[in-house]
Amino acid sequence: MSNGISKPASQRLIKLVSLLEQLEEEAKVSKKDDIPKTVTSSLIEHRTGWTRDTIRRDISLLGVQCGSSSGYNIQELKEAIKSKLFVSDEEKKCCIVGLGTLGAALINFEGFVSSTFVIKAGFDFSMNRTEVLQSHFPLYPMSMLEKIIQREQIDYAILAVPEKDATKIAKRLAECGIKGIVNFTNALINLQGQVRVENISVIDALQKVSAKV
Amino acid sequence: MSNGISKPASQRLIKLVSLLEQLEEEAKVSKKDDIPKTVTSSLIEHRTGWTRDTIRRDISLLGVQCGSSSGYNIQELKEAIKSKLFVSDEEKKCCIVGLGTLGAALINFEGFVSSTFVIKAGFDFSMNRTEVLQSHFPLYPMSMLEKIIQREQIDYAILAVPEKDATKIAKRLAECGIKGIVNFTNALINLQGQVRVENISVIDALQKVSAKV
DNA sequence: ATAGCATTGTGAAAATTTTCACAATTAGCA
DNA sequence: TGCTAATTGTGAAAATTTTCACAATGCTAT
Repeated sequence: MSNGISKPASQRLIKLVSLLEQLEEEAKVSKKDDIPKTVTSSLIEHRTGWTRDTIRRDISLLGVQCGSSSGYNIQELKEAIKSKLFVSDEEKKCCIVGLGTLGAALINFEGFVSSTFVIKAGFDFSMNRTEVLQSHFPLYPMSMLEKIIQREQIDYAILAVPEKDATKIAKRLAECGIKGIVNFTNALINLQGQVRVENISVIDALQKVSAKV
Repeated sequence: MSNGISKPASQRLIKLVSLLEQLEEEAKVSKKDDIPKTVTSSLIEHRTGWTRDTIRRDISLLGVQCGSSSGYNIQELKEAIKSKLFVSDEEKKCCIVGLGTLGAALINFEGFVSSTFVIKAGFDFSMNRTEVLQSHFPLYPMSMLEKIIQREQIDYAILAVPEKDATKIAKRLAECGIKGIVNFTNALINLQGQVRVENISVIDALQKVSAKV
């Protein structure tokens, strides 16, 4: 890793940002006064299951001192992780590809609003589908995929097409300059390094939690 | 790991089953004759990005010889992985907890049909929601969570409640005997080992594909 | 039948990641 | 101000995971 942070460490740190935000939120909700400014590695261990040692090591990889005898300053820690790992604080343009049950649900997904990711377009094979669905961003037929992505300078795609079409569409996305794909289908997608892919399949996750250990 | 398979290996093998099924499907679709019976570690490397060496090592951890000079027999390999890692081939009972946009979309999610996971119940805080949604399994108010899970002997839960409720509901699920949770919220859930949790958050995945490396 | 080729399976080495253990630092307090 | 307790930050050790390298095996074609 060119920033000196290993992949496992990097994934934990990314998740840690969510946890820090969650902690701030919880504090705000429960008692307005006494908002904690710091968080210790032990607390993080308790909330995540990662060991204190691993957490301290991960944070030290950031190369900035942001802790003291009362723990890590939440704001500083969050900023340190963001500036080292997050590409920017500005809006990052995304599109939803495939508007079946899952893709259509993501149109109104509440989780995006508090994030820096903004959906700029949706695509589906069926014209009917793109016309009937309600959305605050435009929906297009799949044939316009390349044109719109390039015109709107969309960087990331959420792939929710039927499993059988997944590989083909993923290739088209790679070819028109998409930088990252979040793959909701159960199809395994690999674009030999051109594009980053995160496979998040419900079935796969269910297999993992139910697998023998 | 008590079956001698490390966690990374185990996760790859689970995903490999999907790939094998995908390969069979592709073969069936493209040309009826000439369905390949075998798969080589090189082909798997090409489709997944994992190295041949890692794949061969993973498979050898299964402790059964299922390859030869023309590669691995797909059927045997699939069976070997399933019998070593999958808890059973029988139906595994699940429920959807939280029927907002995302939870509701999962009601009709096509991906379940070809899997061994069967949704037996859905839950939501809003009575209105449980009454208005169409579903081929019963929907209940959140107050009946414990009762139904125990009565129907449901083992796995898909958590899709609003982020702020996620931790609390996850604890309730743990207390009533759920074995595994697939967490769709961006909240980080940890139940110190009582229950297996897979966190699959869209935002998190977008952060990962967009993160600096 | 046999030569030749492709592929597996696996010890051993290398690389990576986690854990240990403790000095250094800092906050809180009498 | 100086003592105490808590916590970080990090070399070094341990554990885990991946890669290397090659003998063994079994298919295919002649």
